Amino acid sequence: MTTAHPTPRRAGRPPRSVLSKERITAAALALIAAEGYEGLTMSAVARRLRVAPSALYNHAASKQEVLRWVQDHVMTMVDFSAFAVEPWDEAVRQWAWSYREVFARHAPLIPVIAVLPVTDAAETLHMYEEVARGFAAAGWPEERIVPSIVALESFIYGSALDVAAPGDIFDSGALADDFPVFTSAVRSASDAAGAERAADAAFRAGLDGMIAGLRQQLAAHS
Amino acid sequence: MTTAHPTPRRAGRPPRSVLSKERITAAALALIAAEGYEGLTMSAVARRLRVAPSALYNHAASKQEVLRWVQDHVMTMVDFSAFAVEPWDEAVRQWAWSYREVFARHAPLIPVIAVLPVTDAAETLHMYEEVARGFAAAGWPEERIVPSIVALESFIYGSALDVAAPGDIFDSGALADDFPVFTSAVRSASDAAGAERAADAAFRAGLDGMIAGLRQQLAAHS
DNA sequence: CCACAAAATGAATGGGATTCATTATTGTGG
DNA sequence: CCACAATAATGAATCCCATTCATTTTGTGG
Repeated sequence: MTTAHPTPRRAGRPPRSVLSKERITAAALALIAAEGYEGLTMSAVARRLRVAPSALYNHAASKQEVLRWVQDHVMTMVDFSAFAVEPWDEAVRQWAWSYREVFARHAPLIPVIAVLPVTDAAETLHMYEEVARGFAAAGWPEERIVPSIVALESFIYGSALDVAAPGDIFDSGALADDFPVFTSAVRSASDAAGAERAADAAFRAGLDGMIAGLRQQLAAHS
Repeated sequence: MTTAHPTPRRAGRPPRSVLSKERITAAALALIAAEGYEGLTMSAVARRLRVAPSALYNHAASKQEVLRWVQDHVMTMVDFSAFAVEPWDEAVRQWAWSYREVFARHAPLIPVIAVLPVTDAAETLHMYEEVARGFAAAGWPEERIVPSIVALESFIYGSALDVAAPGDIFDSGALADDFPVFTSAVRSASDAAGAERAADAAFRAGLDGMIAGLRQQLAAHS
């Protein structure tokens, strides 16, 4: 802890550069870890770097661009190592669980990613490369690889958003009597889930289903 | 077209109420249709209703609440009628395609929905009730209904976000040479897709897979 | 050595959502 | 029937945010 200098730097280019893509990304990630995405403002990032907010714009064109850097870094936290050693089903399963867990903690990135071209996102491409390689090794015809990955990813992103949902999201409240079948099914599911979180049960069911279904499509066409 | 009165109303409660949940929702939807979600600001909604922005807060606690109203209305556009007449597989398929299409046009709602308790969202509950009824009629054990619906919904939301993505989202650009397997798979998929949009191909593959996989799980447990 | 690019500061700018004091009207309990 | 609370507007103000701009300083390539 150094004593708080409000900003001990004159205007003008500093002798040694204070900012860089890497340092901005690191500061943004630290901020997210400490205060979540609500706390992620350009001012807050700048404060953390002991810099004026406007200085950031010499390196990033916009907050969106900072988010892209963050996104690409977050991708490195996804574990896709199983593709190198496990059979396809198991590798997909491990990758998907890891992917979902990472993005559940970074849910606000999801709408950003969806619209984000992958160009220049080296880490993201790295993951896709390994996953595609795993599919190819398992005998998938080349033209079916990308659609299958996209389908799995769509499910993963949707499920990551679901993790963030409150536990009582399906509480029909005062209207319960008007929707008896659904209300009863909600109760029944939460009773059956036991310790497992509802979101986890749904993810497992959907993932196992999709893996089985995709494999079946593969078998049908080969 | 009436001539533009800037705001021909004195302060104080008006003789007949100008605002209501319904009119605010309608104005918000009209605005979204005209200008998209970027244009959806409290000021813009107010302008459309010829009212001061602050007046909205006598009816809605926040913009979030307005979004919840919009969300519940948008749900009425999802077609779940097939559950009453078609066999389960086909009903799910029709419902899912409709659901995705509607929310592809309302993608910014998706992050909102995910965290949103369904309480007081009558239209949303109405849909769930019918869908749950369809599952029950097809012989699903009660405790597996909600997880299966959640899994399908997660996939649908993720896929709706994917629809909004630019066509060249997977263009690896200058880095292409470093990721040959993936780059080749992307090209191969886009060649094979023909007229069909990439997002549609992925959705079809994933949906058919998940339906088959869920049905298989059902058979295994019954 | 000098012109120009790069990288800081600090002071706007222009939106946003939301709050508050104020005012006018409505409906209601005594 | 009437005081009065609740309701529902206005308009001004607040606070936050992202982003821009003029300015200053420093590093660097020709």
